[in-house]
Amino acid sequence: MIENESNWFSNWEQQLPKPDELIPLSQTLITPNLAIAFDIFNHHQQPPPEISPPPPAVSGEFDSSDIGGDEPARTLKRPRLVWTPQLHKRFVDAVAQLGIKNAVPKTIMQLMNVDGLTRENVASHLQKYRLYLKRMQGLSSGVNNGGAGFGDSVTDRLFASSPVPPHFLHQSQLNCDNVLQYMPVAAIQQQQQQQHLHAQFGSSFLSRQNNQSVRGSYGDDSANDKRALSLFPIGDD
DNA sequence: ACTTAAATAT
DNA sequence: GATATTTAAG
Repeated sequence: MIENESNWFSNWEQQLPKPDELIPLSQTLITPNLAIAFDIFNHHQQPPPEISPPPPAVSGEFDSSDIGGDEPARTLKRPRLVWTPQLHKRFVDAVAQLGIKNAVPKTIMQLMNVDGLTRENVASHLQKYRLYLKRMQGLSSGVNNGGAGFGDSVTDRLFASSPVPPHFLHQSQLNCDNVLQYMPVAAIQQQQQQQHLHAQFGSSFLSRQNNQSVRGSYGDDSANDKRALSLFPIGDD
């Protein structure tokens, strides 16, 4: 039913579960031992913001305490990125503002303004997201679909966690100003080559895992990978 | 720099 | 074994 599309769309954001209610995806992917080993706790006391809202605007220098004196951060392997619903929300938001046409990895990334997020991260996610939209279109156009209940996979759930703006589903409408009006995106700094050397990576959307002699109280540590610890969010382009 | 496809890790 | 994310190639 298309009762009040404009209504639900303007309110969906408020219906999102609160941070406390959300099960941090990244944490479920981390074994208890790893969590302990890296001081990652499930406590909902003061969860370090997964996303750093405004650009820290670091002055032209960085703390060696942050990076332990290792400069070649860009060469180090970066922890696997876990797309939490919140991150994805930011993603969808950015895409919505840019419009499908201009929604390319780089611009999306800039709009999202998430510390440590790389362009390839966004590109990858965008790829999956497009596939998702595709599948969704197929289902909604062919047999009438209640609008809900597309897929039930983990992926679909993540994507469903933030509603797809209606205009996403159109193939390529050159003039669809009837849905929503985009706010001019002015804040995109074009040549933002200022490296934000801010390593606040223990933040939870990055699941850093390595085998730093994680003593397992239990027989099982799935932490037996050969992986380099790296928490240096320096993005380059 | 964008997209698509393959590789790898979980 | 499937899938989520990364890495490589077009």
